[in-house]
Amino acid sequence: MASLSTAAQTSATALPPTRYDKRMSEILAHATEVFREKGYEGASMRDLSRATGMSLAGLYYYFESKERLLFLIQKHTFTTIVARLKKRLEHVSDPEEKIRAFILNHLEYFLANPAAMKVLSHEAEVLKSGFALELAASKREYYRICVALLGDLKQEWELEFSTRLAVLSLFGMMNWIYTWYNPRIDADAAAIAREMGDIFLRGVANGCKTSLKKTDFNSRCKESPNGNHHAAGKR
Amino acid sequence: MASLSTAAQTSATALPPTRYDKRMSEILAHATEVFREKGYEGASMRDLSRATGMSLAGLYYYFESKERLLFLIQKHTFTTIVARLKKRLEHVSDPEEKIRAFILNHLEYFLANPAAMKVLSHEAEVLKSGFALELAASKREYYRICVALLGDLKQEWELEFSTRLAVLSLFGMMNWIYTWYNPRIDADAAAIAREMGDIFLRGVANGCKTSLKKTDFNSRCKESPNGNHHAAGKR
DNA sequence: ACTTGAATCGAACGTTCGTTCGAATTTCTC
DNA sequence: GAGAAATTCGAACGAACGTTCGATTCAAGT
Repeated sequence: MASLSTAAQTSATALPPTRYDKRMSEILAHATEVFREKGYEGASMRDLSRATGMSLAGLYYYFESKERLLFLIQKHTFTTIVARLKKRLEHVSDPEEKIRAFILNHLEYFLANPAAMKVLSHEAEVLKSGFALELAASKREYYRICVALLGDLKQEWELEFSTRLAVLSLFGMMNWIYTWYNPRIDADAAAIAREMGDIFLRGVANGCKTSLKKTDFNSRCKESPNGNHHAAGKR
Repeated sequence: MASLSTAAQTSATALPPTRYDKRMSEILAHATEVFREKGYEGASMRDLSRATGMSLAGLYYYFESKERLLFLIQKHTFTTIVARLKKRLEHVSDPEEKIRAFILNHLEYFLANPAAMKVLSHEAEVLKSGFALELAASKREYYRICVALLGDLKQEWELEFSTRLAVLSLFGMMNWIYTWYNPRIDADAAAIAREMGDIFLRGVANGCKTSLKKTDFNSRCKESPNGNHHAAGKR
């Protein structure tokens, strides 16, 4: 039978990984890559068998179904990114920096694990009720954290906007990256996080109430012609 | 055989729609809905047969393959949204208003045709080389239009930022909407377009070079406490 | 009414799908 | 190195897949 420690074990119960655990992780990694390439429905168990070098029947020693395999991938990915985020936020107190940390955490993990994050983003609807419910909890927690961070910013900066729309717009900006990111063209996670952070934070900060009236904006900006827009946002 | 006018006929060759054309459109509409619900790979020809009320073999009188069916849906959707955009942009000259028109056009069509837009966004990678190439051209044209609009804004407002990242962030904000929009909770297309436009345009406008340094920003904003942030962006 | 081509259908094709099972093999324990 | 437990496998299951084909029904012109 399987060992007591599951593959998606939290760092709290850090038993030494058993042989079973290691093999499990290998299979999960290969499956993640296959799901990224062909999609969950488009990938067959025979594709996974080929990618892992394990027989078709052998896979079922680790997973009772293809659906549970997808669930484990998504659950593990979500758990990891939330855990990293919480650890990261401990060392930050400023609301703006917290949101920047959120964005950086998301994009760093996204670009370091593009396959897992694409599977998480793109196959978000395929799991059936049982699996879907458990995953929805993780998703909700992650969403709530971002809402709370933005709420703090709203209060500190005395802003007014729809938190829901702002958070979902931010997720859209970040998650859409799997459709276009090219490591040979695009900057690294830190740079993209900075630029997206600039766009989002400036966008959400409705400070100067005339800032979007074109004429006012233009005349105001003529007085202080813009320099390197990176200088201000540098951490 | 099929009539001369194809189902995805452009408005230029506006022949009266034949019986064949009308039936074709019906099938396309039903298929779009099924693809939205179950995904392209997850939907079977038997699902489409059930949804359209037509026999399995009957469908193949209109489409030579399931893949071509998806292609026709995506091609028609893209063609329509680009055509609407071009017509809309004719009546606008101001760069900011042009981008707002772009966003409004995209979101209006998105929320009026959520199934088609989800299929366009979510099944963007499944078509094979032949179909994929033709669709990539439409995609590229749409992307280029947005790049050009943003280029104009950059020039008029004397801004500096990565156009590629800004455009792709905007697409992310807009296209992600299919994962969360709920007509019972969320505002209509015009309101969301306004809010997203505010976020994006303010975000991209790096006018006041100190705008994101928290201390400076805060002190600057204390002088003119923010009012209704919608007032400025009203069309 | 009869002909003709367009439109639709039932039934089946061969293939691939996810999953199972008992046997074989490997690994671990003593 | 023998025995037990953990792991892997070949072979097959029934179901569902996309697609085809010959026959049938429908709509329109004469």
